[in-house]
Amino acid sequence: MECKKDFQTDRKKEMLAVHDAMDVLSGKWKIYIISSICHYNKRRFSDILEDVSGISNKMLSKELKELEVNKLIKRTVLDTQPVTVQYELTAHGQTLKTIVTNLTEWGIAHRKKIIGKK
Amino acid sequence: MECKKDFQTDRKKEMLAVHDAMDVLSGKWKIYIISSICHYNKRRFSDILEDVSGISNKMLSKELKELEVNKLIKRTVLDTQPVTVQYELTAHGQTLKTIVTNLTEWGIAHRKKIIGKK
DNA sequence: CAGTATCCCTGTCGATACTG
DNA sequence: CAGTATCGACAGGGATACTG
Repeated sequence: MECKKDFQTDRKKEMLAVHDAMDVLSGKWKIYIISSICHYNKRRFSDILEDVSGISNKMLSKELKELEVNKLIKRTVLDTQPVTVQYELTAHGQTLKTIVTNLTEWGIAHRKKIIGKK
Repeated sequence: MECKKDFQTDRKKEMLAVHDAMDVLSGKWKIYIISSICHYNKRRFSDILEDVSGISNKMLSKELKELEVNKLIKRTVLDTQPVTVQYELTAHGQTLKTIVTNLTEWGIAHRKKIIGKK
């Protein structure tokens, strides 16, 4: 990435785009929720609640809703008794995998750098 | 990225790493500050304050400090009257460019998907 | 200039209880 | 089961004033 040239145009667009991306991912539990659903392909509300240790039902509900609005996950109500709801990544949601991978790799390198080895 | 296999080991490490990365980047102004410094190579406090519209001196001071602790930027006090301070990206800070690029690209794609074209 | 200190308001989030 | 409703604590962050 070149950081110089066309400051006024390129940079402002870039800032907007980065902000959009961060908005989607920066919820306190978003990445953990995505990870849980991703791992199991399909996952139910109460199961995610257990996967993501520490999250409350209120937060899970809220963040799932946000992810759904952003078309990253698909919510399916199954006709069971009592009701069961399944969540899964959409095709668009799958594209997050790449950036999660990048974040992971950078995070590992960063940890080595800061905390020092291991 | 494969999301399945070695759930208990791989996934937990991954979550940790992603969390580390997000920690560094998720400050309200971090990316804007980095972008400003990156664009000019070296940049002074008051200049960044103007580049990043809306930020307060308190927040700028706080986030710069965090970036410095994480060894992403280098702070240099120049022996002028009155004092001048220059900030620049460290070699480690430069490695962020890749992930900022990824976030930017994903953000653009996401915006097209959600807001709909343009 | 480059910050610190203070005050205060707001949104966020946890705990808990309740509903279809 | 899969949420919603409500309350309250508390941290984030803005405005402003002050300091070396």
